[in-house]
Amino acid sequence: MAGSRRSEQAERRRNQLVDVALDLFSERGIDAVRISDIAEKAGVAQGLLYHYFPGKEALLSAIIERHSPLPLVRDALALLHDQPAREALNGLGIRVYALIQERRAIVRLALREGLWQPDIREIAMRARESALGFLTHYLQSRVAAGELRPHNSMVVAQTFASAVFVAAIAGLPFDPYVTGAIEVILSGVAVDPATK
Amino acid sequence: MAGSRRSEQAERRRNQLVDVALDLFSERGIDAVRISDIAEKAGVAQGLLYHYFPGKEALLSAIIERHSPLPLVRDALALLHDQPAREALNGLGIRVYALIQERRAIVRLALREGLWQPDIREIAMRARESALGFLTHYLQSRVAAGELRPHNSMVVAQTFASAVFVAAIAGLPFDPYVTGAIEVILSGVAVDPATK
Amino acid sequence: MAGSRRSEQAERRRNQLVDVALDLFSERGIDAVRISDIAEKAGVAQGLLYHYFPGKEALLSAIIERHSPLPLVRDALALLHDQPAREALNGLGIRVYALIQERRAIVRLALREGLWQPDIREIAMRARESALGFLTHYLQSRVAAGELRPHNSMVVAQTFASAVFVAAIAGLPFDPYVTGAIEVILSGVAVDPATK
Amino acid sequence: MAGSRRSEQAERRRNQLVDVALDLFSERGIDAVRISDIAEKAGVAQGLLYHYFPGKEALLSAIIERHSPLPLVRDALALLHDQPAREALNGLGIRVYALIQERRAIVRLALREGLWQPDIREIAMRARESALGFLTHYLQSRVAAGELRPHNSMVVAQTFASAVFVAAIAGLPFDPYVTGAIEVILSGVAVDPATK
DNA sequence: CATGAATGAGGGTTCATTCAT
DNA sequence: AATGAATGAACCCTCATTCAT
Repeated sequence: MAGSRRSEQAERRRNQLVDVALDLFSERGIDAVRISDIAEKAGVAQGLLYHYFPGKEALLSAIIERHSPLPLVRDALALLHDQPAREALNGLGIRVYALIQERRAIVRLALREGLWQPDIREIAMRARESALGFLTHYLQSRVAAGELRPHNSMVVAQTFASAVFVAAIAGLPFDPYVTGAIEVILSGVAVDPATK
Repeated sequence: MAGSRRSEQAERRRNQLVDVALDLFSERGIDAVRISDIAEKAGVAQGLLYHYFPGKEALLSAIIERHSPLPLVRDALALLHDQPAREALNGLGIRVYALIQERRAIVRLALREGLWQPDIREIAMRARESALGFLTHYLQSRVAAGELRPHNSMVVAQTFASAVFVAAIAGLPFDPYVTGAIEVILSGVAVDPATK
Repeated sequence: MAGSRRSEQAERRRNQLVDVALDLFSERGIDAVRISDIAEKAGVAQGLLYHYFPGKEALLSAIIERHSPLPLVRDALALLHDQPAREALNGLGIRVYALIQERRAIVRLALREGLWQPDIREIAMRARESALGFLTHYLQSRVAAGELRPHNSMVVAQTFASAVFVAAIAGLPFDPYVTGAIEVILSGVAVDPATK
Repeated sequence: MAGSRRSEQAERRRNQLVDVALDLFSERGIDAVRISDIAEKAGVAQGLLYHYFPGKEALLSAIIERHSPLPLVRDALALLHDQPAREALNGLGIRVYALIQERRAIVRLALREGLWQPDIREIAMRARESALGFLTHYLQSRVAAGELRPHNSMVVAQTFASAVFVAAIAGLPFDPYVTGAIEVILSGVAVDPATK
């Protein structure tokens, strides 16, 4: 496959540039990163970036395409079946928490730059709805199975998601913060069930 | 008191500039806002900003001084006494949720620009610890009062805080998202307390 | 009029920049002139140009507005009355020839950059038509007056205009080149009028 | 003759590149045409241009060498013998007019880029003198032959040339614009030869 | 207090040219 | 002969900041 050497190297270069850009963007914010910073960190001339991307903006699209964690979140949600709730929430929590940690850079970037831009916010809200929908559906199946009491599953799903996200983003350890949240969600803290 | 007229007007101008700057910074991000944008929106010439502030950075400090919600969060926490947990959490939730909504602009700004800068992150983490400390202490007093079961109060406090923050920031309605989270925290969703 | 000093100076600056730009554009061609060249020749910083004009392109519009010879050509044409043809053509020729010489710079610029761009060419062709229309009308009035033989006045007007333009642009002296052309147009060079 | 295959193809490629470059240069102006534009339109990679030409400038020389209409203008002038003036001027006019039309691209290019550069202008003026010299000489031969009245032949030649050039460049139809100009030159438009 | 002309460093982008394949 | 990745100098433009009025 000697013929593909050139294009392989080009592919590698492209990915390298995307990765370097993500690192810097997430560290300092897009505006604070100069094209020359990216080029320097990648060890190439500034001009080369424009061989691979029309401009700074296009780098962003490439970053999203390559590093978005959303598909993997969907995969994690698709694994929810009829396991008991504690196992399911734990497994989901671990996977999503780990995902956010691993893809810290793009998550940071998204919160920094995207979440406030109306169009991107729109996309994010739709992703949230879809994900919570999955989780809600699962919780209701556990009600039907007699494991959980009837409850507003959308709200519980949101509470769970908030706990996982904040913990992962703030760098709080999974145990006890997420495990504890799951525990609380399942059993509450009140002495008398009658508080309900 | 003709002498105070001048300083009164000056004070008003200063505040106006700070408010305008906060609005723009929070909407577009600090780097994307030009001094001339602020001046234009305030209806003054660019040069005038430099009579009131040494530069862009000083504007930020002035914004924080004038708009930081942290003192008010502390006030809300100081109100926690020995009311029943549901009342207390509800009252606290309402206050903090409302505070974040009202001060949307500076909160947005802080998440955008500050939270990722190590020094500001440091400050934020310390504020979190202090706030959670207060709440933890209150929860333990309710355990001592026999209202709540023994539990890891720091984790519960964090779970509660996550729910409030995410709801307020994402624009989810207080009811049912925060009220529901409180309910869940207090009573859980499992049918059999033995799930614990 | 002390109050207008500032704006007067601004006006002077603006005109200076336009004039300098015209000089350079016409000498070297628009693309070959760097903004810094204009600034340097005007003795100001590059940035100042953007205080007065949004960009290079806007400079062009300003140049045309300030230096277009077309209004003056119209004035010259409007002077044509019922003087004898030789006088009229001579007077018109002198005025237009002088105008092109004086405004050499913008004429050169127009030929260089504009004449080939379809939209500008359109404008030029319309200006030509209007001008030739005037001249044609005059020539026909001289036919009616019995001074000239019936002829295709549009063609004669074009022949006259070509002679004047080419002479002025190529830098050929008015006398004998334009005077001679007028002479030829009026009397021809054939020995026998029957050649016709 | 397998050996000439290579060089034949090379020759064809070279000519193709020159032709493509001329087209683009004349349409947009030299500075506005990128090497990559030429390569793209020719369907080859940018680098290939540097196998055939040292650089952009060399491309220009090649264009002139291949497309200059000057030799053909000389040929047309060389055809002037002792035909009657109307025939001669008509024939010459037709040939030169057609030549300019056919080679529109390089003529446009020359007017755009070259005519204002002192060295090229020099060359053009010398070409003009030589051409007008020929024509002047012919006209004087017609005076000697008794067909034309004594006159300043250089001026008449210039008037004729101006009419032909302007018509061809402006896209005015040969008939009546050039035919009419010849008519006028030969017979004039004044009623009374005494106007002379 | 207020203006806005003026500065100049620095960023994004373009593009002729080189060179390894 | 042909490719296209890679270079780097230069250019246009932005914008925080200064300062004369």
